[in-house]
Amino acid sequence: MGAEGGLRERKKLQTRAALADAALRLALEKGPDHVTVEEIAEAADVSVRTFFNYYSHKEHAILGRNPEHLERALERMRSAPAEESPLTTMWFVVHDVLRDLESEGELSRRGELIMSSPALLYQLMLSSIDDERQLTAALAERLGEPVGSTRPALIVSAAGAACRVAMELHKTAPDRPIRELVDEGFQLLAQGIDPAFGPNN
Amino acid sequence: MGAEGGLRERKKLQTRAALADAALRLALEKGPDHVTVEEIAEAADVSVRTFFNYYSHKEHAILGRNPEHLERALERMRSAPAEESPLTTMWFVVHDVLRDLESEGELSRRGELIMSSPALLYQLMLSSIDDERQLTAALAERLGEPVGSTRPALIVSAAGAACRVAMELHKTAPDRPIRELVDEGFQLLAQGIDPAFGPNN
DNA sequence: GCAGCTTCTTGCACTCACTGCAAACTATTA
DNA sequence: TAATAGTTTGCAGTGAGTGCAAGAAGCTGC
Repeated sequence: MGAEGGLRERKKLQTRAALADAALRLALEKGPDHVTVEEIAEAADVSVRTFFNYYSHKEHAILGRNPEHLERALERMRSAPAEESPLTTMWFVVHDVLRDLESEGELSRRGELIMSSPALLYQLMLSSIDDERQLTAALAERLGEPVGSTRPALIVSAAGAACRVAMELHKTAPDRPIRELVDEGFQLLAQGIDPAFGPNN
Repeated sequence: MGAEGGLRERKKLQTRAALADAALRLALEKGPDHVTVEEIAEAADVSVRTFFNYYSHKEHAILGRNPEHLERALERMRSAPAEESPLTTMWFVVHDVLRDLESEGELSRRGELIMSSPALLYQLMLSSIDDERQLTAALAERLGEPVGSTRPALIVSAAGAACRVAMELHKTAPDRPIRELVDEGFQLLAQGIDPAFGPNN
């Protein structure tokens, strides 16, 4: 892991990580709604005010969101081979993130935690929505479609839905790995969720 | 409109409506982030504490969420003819809600407001998630599928995604009516969002 | 019409999230 | 080592949201 820059940079990264760690640990221990920012800050040995210099919301710290993920996703999207179908690109993007989270060994626990707490889910959605907008824009450009067209937006958004469904189902059936559930969802989306659809038959 | 029950009942409905109205009006006027509960309560001529007796979150009042919608949706889902395909049922459910919102004459303004405010969008999603769970359960039962299966959950969730995409697109292109955008999304979901999908080709 | 019950409203005190500001502190750079 | 630029912190303040207990108001039986 590249420890670039001077002491200052390193300290910032350290503090950020310490806050995220403490936040996740405490949230797992006491339930996300019963952790206060004060506790998190104390556990990370900084002041409350400093906490807010790093994370604007309590939930951000617990989610420990890595901005790098979005960056990589956008990059992957832009550099995808021309013949790769859009949902396939999304699939790679999603699995890339999953790989990262898994290697941190917290995919499952964190996923469960997220799905169990409205506030967390909500914050995750917040960032998802922002991400979705950017991913949609990137995908639309890649497909050469106008900004207002439905398909790219729907592909991104439906892929997000598939991920959320996968997490939710994994929570109730932990024996089915998330990847498998995600793949199933993507497969369904790809081929059509309901070929018999026809409200005006 | 049936004014059931005694004075008490009516007053409660009145207060609830007054709060929702004031909340929406003020949110449209000053932007949702610059309205305080105090103002809303004052405009509705009740105390702040009373506000919270009706809505547990400020955003709920602005969304003015009608619990009746979910009820009707579940009812529609349960009583759907056996041969109606699942996404078609969702379509009717969605259009039923749209009709209601339209008749209140606020679909567009409220939709725009919601899409423009993270806090509102999150609250909407939160309630959506709750709704989605119930709708998913109902749909799974109707399809005779086990609770943990992917398809019903994905159908409900993807339909929600289509609605959100429709609102988002409508915001940037107000000339395209929401219904039309919703239909386009449903059509795509039904037939398959990406027939060429195949990460393991 | 009133006593007694239930339900709704309100004020109050409190916790907690979050923000702006200015002072103190610390790495960096010349 | 002195100037500078970035970081941390305390403090004061706003606003959301909750629990509690007292009072107001609708309801019910007489």
